[in-house]
Amino acid sequence: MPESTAKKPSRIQRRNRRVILDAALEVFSKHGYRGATLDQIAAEAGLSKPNILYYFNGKEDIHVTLLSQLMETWLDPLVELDPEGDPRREILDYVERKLTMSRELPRESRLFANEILQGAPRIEPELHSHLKPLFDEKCAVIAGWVAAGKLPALDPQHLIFSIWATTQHYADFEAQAQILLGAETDPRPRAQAHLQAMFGALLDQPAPAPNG
Amino acid sequence: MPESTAKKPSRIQRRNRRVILDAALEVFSKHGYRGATLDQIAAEAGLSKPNILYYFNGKEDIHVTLLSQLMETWLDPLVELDPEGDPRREILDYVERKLTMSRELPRESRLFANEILQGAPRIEPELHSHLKPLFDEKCAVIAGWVAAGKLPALDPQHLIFSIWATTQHYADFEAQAQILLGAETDPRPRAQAHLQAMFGALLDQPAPAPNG
DNA sequence: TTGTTTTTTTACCATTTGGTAAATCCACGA
DNA sequence: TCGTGGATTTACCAAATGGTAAAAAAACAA
Repeated sequence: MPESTAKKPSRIQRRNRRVILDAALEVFSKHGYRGATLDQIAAEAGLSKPNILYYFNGKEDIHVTLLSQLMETWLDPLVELDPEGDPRREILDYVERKLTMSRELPRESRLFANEILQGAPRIEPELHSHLKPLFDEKCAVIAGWVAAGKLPALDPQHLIFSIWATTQHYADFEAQAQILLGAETDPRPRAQAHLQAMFGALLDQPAPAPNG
Repeated sequence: MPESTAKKPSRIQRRNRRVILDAALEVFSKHGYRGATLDQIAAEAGLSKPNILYYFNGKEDIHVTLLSQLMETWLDPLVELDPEGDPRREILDYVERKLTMSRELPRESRLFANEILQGAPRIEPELHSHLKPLFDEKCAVIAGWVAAGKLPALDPQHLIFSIWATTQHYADFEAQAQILLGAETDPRPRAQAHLQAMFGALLDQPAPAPNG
């Protein structure tokens, strides 16, 4: 069996672990951790349940592996926020990247939302070790821009929260949006325009006495 | 047994149904529908499991009852948005009411979020019959303000989505916010300032050629 | 008090579900 | 071709869970 101390995973191992994780993403994001069953994941993956458990130590192992692997992708748009770039451009581009991500990775968004909603019992360590440092770093960058008079006075922490909330909303609350807007077309093009206008307006406010 | 055709629920019935629904809110909002068990709800309510099932037809009945009863409270802040009031004041007050609600009713917020995340399987009818008409009505009100030149050009639907997303975020993603900001103090006072600034800036943009 | 109705408990049950043991299958290198 | 170790299946199991039947207990009306 593929031990934790294994050297080289075989081709079959790599393929099946990928297949299982993809199936698990589908099922976990749709039903949540408790709502998902190993049988569902097995069916989705086209493997038997004991075969799933040959590749992972259990349901929780699959879930944690998924969340951990996801973390990097998830933080990527924020990592790209460049302290050297134009503040307004950097933030508005970040909004756009996050919105794009909510369109292209809605399952991932819902998986995270589910986990956080439950109090982040399984991903909390990752949040402390990965998310928090990055968050603090980028908040400092934005605070620096404000201090330098390149942005109006604003709250970096809550600005980022607002960006997360508004962009992820279109993935996490998709069911509601479909009822309210109709299911035919993707609301994100108009969302993009709205969010650019909204955050643009916030960033355009008259700056309060630059520095001195 | 308390039939659906019952005339007058006794004092005991009213009390116990209330106790059960409150316990269910606690448990469902914490663990989601599938993650919650009747035993947990019974323990939280201080009743036995069969006794719970004496007052409700089953787990799903409790859940649906909770969501239905909640809907009214949930929509209240939007109902109060007054077409006759000052547009800017009305919208900013709505933001404040929603943020207050996320502080005072976080369990309700998470219960809803959970349900929507799963695709709204049990509350969908209510969304069509209650939420959608109200949403359309208030969107029309805001669109009217825009058409009358009382507000700059903006997208009413996505404006409301942004308000929902940013305010409910503080209840739904509380676990994340506590890790990033510290768990000691309520982030909502600063959130309030930020959101008022953000939506205020959006509503203050130069209006595009009022009407003619 | 007594008879009746409502409420609660005790003792179950069937199904689901995460997980395991062991046998079997199969890919692949010698 | 054959042997060996990795991969898969078959046949299970114990615990959890939603739910029920029926007896016991409480409440209440006469």
